[in-house]
Amino acid sequence: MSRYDPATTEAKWQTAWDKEGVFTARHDPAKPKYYVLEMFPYPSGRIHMGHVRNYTMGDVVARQKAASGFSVLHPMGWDAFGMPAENAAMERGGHPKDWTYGNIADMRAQMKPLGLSIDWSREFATCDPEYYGQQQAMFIDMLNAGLVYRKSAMVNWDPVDMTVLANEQVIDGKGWRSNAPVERRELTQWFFKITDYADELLSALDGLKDWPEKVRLMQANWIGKSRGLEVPFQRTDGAAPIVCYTTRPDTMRGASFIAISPDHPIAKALEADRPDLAAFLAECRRMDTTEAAMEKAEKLGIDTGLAVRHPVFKGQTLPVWIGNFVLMDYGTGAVFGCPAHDQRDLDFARKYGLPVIDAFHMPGNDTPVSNEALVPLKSEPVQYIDHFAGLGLTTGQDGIEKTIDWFAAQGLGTAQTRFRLRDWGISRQRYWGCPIPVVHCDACGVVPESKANLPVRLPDDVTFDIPGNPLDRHPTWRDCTCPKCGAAARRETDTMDTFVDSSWYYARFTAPHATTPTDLAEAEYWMNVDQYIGGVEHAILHLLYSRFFARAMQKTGHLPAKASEPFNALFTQGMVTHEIYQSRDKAGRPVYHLPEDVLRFNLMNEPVAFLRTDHATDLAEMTEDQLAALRLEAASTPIEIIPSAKMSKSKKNVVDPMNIIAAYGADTARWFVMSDSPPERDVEWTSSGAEAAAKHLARVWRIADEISRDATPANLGDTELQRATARTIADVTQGIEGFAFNKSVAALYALTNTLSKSTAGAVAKRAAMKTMAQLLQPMVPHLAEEIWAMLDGVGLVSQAAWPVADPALLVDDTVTLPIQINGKRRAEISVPKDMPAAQVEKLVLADEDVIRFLAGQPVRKLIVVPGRIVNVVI
RNA sequence: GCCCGCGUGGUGGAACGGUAGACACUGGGGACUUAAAAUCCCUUGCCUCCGGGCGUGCCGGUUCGAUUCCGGCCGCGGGCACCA
Repeated sequence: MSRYDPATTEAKWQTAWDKEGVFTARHDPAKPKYYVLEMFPYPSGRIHMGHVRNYTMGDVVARQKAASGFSVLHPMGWDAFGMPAENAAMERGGHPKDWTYGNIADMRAQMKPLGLSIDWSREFATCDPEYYGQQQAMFIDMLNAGLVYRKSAMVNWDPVDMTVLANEQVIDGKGWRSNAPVERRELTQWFFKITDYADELLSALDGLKDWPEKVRLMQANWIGKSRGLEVPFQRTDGAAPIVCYTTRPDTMRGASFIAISPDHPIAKALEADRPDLAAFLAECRRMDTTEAAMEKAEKLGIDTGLAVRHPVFKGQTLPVWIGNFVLMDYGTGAVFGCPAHDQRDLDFARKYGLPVIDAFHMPGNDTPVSNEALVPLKSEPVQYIDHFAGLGLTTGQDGIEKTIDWFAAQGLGTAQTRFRLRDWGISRQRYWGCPIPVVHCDACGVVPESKANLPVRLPDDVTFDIPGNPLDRHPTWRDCTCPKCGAAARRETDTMDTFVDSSWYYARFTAPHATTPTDLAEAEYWMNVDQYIGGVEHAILHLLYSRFFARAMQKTGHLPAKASEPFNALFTQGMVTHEIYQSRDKAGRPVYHLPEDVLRFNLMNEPVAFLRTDHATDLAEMTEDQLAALRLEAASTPIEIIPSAKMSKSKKNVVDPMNIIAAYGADTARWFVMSDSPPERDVEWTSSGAEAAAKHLARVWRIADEISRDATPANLGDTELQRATARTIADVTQGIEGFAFNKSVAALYALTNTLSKSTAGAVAKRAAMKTMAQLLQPMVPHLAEEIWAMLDGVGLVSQAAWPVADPALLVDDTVTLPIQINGKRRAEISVPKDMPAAQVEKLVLADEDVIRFLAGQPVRKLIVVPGRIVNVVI
């Protein structure tokens, strides 16, 4: 064999690994453990380059840790419930179950050729009854522990599809499928009490040192802790006071009205007697709640006719309005308006003729507020008017603190800490999800299903030809007996949000076949996940839910004390992007072209592209004139190249990993996605880069092949090669441990170049190449095994111990010192590593280049940084 | 609006405050070939009067020395947002 053949080689080594059970995770108390996890995929049916990058990163870490003496757990599973399966059933017929398990089989078959060091014996899908049954058991435990409750909540209701929609599924106020205007409807839903842990989920972020700062910040903002004041406003009619929440009590002097939410009980109470008000509330309910719509939506209000007394200035009354901008589920659903210091309140006041009262001025400028609200930074000092709440000249921050204390001391209000975080609503009116294991009994009310009856299985005989939840209209599935009294009862037909499924799968992997949700002994050994890797798009929801779930599982006895934070270290990787090839049709609309339909190359460093069908594809055969003509054509009717775009079917810029594996092998795909770009950043897939990666791997193989037949005795350059190898061990190790795989790759390129030029003897070269095989193993394991075997390595390189650099080889005896004159590099000298500074100075001043540059000028200062640099200041 | 992050050759990117551009892609030139493929070698920041000069978004500061630290701009990207 004179050429490296990935197809046969890769299959050969995968079989060898399987036979040896190399990647089976072993609970070995004598060894330290390491748990590597990549966010598990949704079984769409096809793997994409993003998967390849994600899993290769995890694989590099897993393989390097295994070689370094850890007992490694590196599992894989499927986040298998969710709407796409139902949509497929609706569009194409068939059953969501068949679609899903078919996709899983397809994707597994696509993943296996990648040669990932995964323990496939632990694989599961969240739609397996063995999995969701355990999830139901935990749900019941959490219900009993007070972590789950039912309440009525406003939801997005699609009247045509007859289902609740998530906010993301409401587009321009319409259902994404039905295109029907979405209604706001009040429904009774199941909730997880994540807010019980709001404070802890926030404060524990500080301990997550190995999480990206960005993600911790995003979570902190999402939880959104704020300190403020709750103030009751007494009603003039003597009814119960309206309680407002504010984070700016220092502006209370400027309060000129109260605004309550359309969903506020007071608003609802008035509805019956006030047709105009009822109409207004109906309008509010119809309102679109999407972000964009709210931005545009006008701030509307209606006067209730009620009035309250100002808590401090008792003689002063404030009108009570209903405002469409007041949210019922944040604070108390009622706010006071301070038009002088809030732009929205000012607009509202101007619109409805409400007074504008200043609470403070900027020091030295007491012009009253007119068209623009005065909203200085909280750190800026302001002059409070009339010593309201005892305030004078101070910052807003200080003013807020003092006012809270003042109100509390006067008994006019209570200090309150509020969170933006809401409880997690998990009810979904869908079929393809985990059934909520409760029954509704006329006598006993809502009763959890008996654990003996778990799993509550999804029925198979369902149809999707009618909108709505098939479980709801199933003739028999709903019928059951009450676990408490034995009477006939109805099963809950809502299923759980699929985010529940992915909130504990990491724990299930530690004991995937246990008959309880977890096995505490296994969890004690394997938890927590040491390295979690996935996309930054999950920075908030999935990761926050998982952090909550770990705590809830602890409370219900399903996880040991050590596992309150499930993921010790988190890495968020960037996307794999690809150019888009775009032209325009006669109407000027963009038309996209598949990479394989486009001939793309660089002419004098300028990228150009045209449709392959238009021309002969062989550039090399073209004359200069033809090339020039081509260039002209590209300039006049160009296919525009849009770089670094997210791969998407509609833009036709998706590169299928299967095509790459077929053409070059898995190692090439793995090598490419680890090269060049830092893992946290996006990497652009280029065909030239992929080809180059394949060429490089073939080159390494060729060099190894030559070395295997080399017989040169000990020779010049042996030591140098050893030094280079030691350097590479250090660099590659550092790269992997620091999640800078691109630097590890660069170091391996450098060693290849050194080795190919080396004049060293066969023994030294063989040793260097074997070390290289070990260092290549995490990234390109098949090639590494092949080289290892070629050079008579013992056993499998995947099971060989990670090489350690000899420290003596890492330090050079002589160093090249650059000499700067006034900070600019002018010369260099070569000196023994530990030459005393005084001696270096003498050499520097005697250097002919230095003398020439000094031109006789006196040296004012001479800085010698031993082993690094010399700077001469004149 | 609020909160983050990032700006380095034609491109992706390297660089404990110490030789800016490692490594790679692209491009240019050459060798070997009847020819091609494959492979190998040289070259590739800009300007240059070939001495050197200029260069890490822009302006300033700290330092013997700044891509790196500080301040202010400009540009790009991300997250959150009727949150009271």
